[in-house]
Parts: sequence; structure tokens; C-alpha cells
Amino acid sequence: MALEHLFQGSALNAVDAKGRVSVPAFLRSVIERRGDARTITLAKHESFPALSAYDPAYAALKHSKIERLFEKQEGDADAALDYQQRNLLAFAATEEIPYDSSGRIVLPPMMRNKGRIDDLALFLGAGETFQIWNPKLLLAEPAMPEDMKDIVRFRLEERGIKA
Amino acid sequence: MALEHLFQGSALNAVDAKGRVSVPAFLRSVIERRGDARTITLAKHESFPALSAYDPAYAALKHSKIERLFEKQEGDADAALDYQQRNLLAFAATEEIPYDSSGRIVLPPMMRNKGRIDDLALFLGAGETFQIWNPKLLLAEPAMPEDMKDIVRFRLEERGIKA
DNA sequence: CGGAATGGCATGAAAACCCATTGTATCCCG
DNA sequence: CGGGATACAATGGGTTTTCATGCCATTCCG
Repeated sequence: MALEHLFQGSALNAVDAKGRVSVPAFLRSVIERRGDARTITLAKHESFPALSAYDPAYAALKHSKIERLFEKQEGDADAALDYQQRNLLAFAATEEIPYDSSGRIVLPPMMRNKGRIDDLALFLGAGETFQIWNPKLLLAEPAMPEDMKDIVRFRLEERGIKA
Repeated sequence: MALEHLFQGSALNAVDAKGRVSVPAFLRSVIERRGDARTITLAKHESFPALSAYDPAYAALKHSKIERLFEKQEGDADAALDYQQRNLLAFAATEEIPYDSSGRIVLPPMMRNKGRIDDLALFLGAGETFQIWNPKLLLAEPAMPEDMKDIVRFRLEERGIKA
């Protein structure tokens, strides 16, 4: 019960005037090795001011995790409610979007708003999933390890942007 | 749950103008015995001014360790944050790069910067993983055993470089 | 017909690939 | 045991491919 290919690495890409952004090739290659899809699912990250993103293979895994958890707690009075909540968050609170032949997605306005994504999108591999951040918000996040912030500063400088 | 083949030995290789380095053949052979991949993952070493490197098999091991730890503490509020941090450091703070048919990698600029690698790359086997150093920084490292420094001095002299 | 969304093309930079050369350790045969 | 031949490793250079991204054409809907 684990996905074979993992998301790793980081990249900083531009969001154009239409809200389009290239999904880094090294992330797309993981998606396409996990399955034959060319879509990603976006959700607000549960603990950070950022977006969580994944592919259909992980969505299926997440679904079965929720089902298994529910079956385990059977008989518990609160469990049914907990299940309904998890399930809605996992599916209703997400948007699935395709990327085109050149690897670009259009950030849906709601997600762009939830993740507070401006004109720069920072992609971070996180194993089974990846994340999309506004780099400025990551640098301002107290719970973020300093090593991680260093990497983001490097990515910004690489583009000639002063932090 | 341990890896069968271990990285051992040392070598000093040149970094060319394009940032390319040959990964020593004795390290590559371990990677290829552990799995069928021809890539290595680079990260800043957590305590030394150097890079830590490993293969996909070790990355998968690291991932499952993190997942197991998290599932054991489920429900704990602090555990969730700890998990997020570990996960990002393990995956977002790393870069996976392939080596070509002649066994060379290109050091990504960010990693070359983080590891302060100049025109010489010192490879050190470290069991489950291996390390890549700027030899000068190793010789200047107080926490490094003298016997280890002797080996590095030997590798430098071997190349006709005076320390 | 205007405006916005979508898909396709063009570009410049960077990365991956291929081939050639050198050096060194190994092997084989005299 | 010596010496040449051989195989593989490391490195240098050049060429092709891919990527991110800007730009334009087309479509779809008001």
C-alpha cells in the first residue's frame, strides 16, 4: 500500500496573466509513471497556507484510506460524522484539472484564492503528493524549517528576485 | 528492513566547466544492485557542509519510515506538524538527478551551492548513503577524524594537488 | 461582434545525449 | 616475470532535445 514513484524536488514558475502555469516536468513524469492520466487534483493544504496537489492514483489511495478507517471504527457513534466530513473534504473541497500538451495548467480562481497564489508558483515535492506555494508566504511561515526557506531564497535569487 | 548492499570507499573526481562529475563506478554498482534505477538523490547534509546522496531504494525506505512514524502517532496535534516538516525536508529539499551512460551527473546549481562544491568532488561511502564533499572543507572540518583527513590528503596528492 | 478561455506555435535557455580521447589497471601470452 | 594488448573508467567537447514561457490563432459564449 504505497506508491512506487515519489514526488521530489522544487521549482519556481511564473503564473501568467491568464492564471496559467507550467507544472515542472519532473513532477509530470511522476504522475505519468503512476498512471496514464494527465490531470492533477488541487486542494487547500490542511495545515499550511498553500495548495496540496496530487494525481488520480493518489486520489484512489486516499479514498481507500478513508474507507478503511471508517470500517475500523464501526460502532463508534462519532465515526459516521467523522467519515462524512473526511469524505467531503477529500472530494468536494478539491478540483481536478488537466494539463495541456506543453504541461500547463490554469489555476482555478477559487484555488488560486485559497492558496493565495500571486504571480509566482513554488512547487514542492512531498513524496506521495506535492505542494504549490506563494513563495512569500512560505518565507513568512513560522513552522517552516530554515533549510527549506534557504532553498526558496535560492530559487528566488536564481530568477533575479530579491527576497 | 535494511538495505543489503552498502556504499563504501572514497574517490576524488573533477567537476568540469558544465558542472559535470563522474559518479565513481564502485558507487554506481551498488545503486544498480539495489534496484534498476540510474538516478541519485541529492540533499544538503544535515550536519556537515557537504551533500548527502542516495538511490531510489533508500528514498523509498525513508518514505516508509516517515509514514509509519506518523501513523503510530495519529491524533496527536504536534505530530502532524512534525510530519509535514520531515516530509518536506525529505522530498522538497532534495533533487533527483539521472546519470548518463558514462556515469556522469550534472550537479544542479542549487546543490552545488549548498554543498559548496568547487572544481573537485570527494565521494565518500557511508553505508546506506554516500556523501559528496569539497575536499578543502573536509580538511577544515573540526569534527572530522584525523584518519579521515589523511585519506583525503592522500587522494589529493594522488592527483598532484598539494594541500 | 466583443471578450475571454483554450489550444497551438515560436523562442531562448538549459539539460540530456552522443562520440572521441586519455589514462590506468588488468589480463594474457610469450 | 615482462610487455604489450585490452577493457573500463574518467573527462572533454559538440550536437540534439526538452522545457518554460511568451505570443498568436481559434473557438465559444454572451
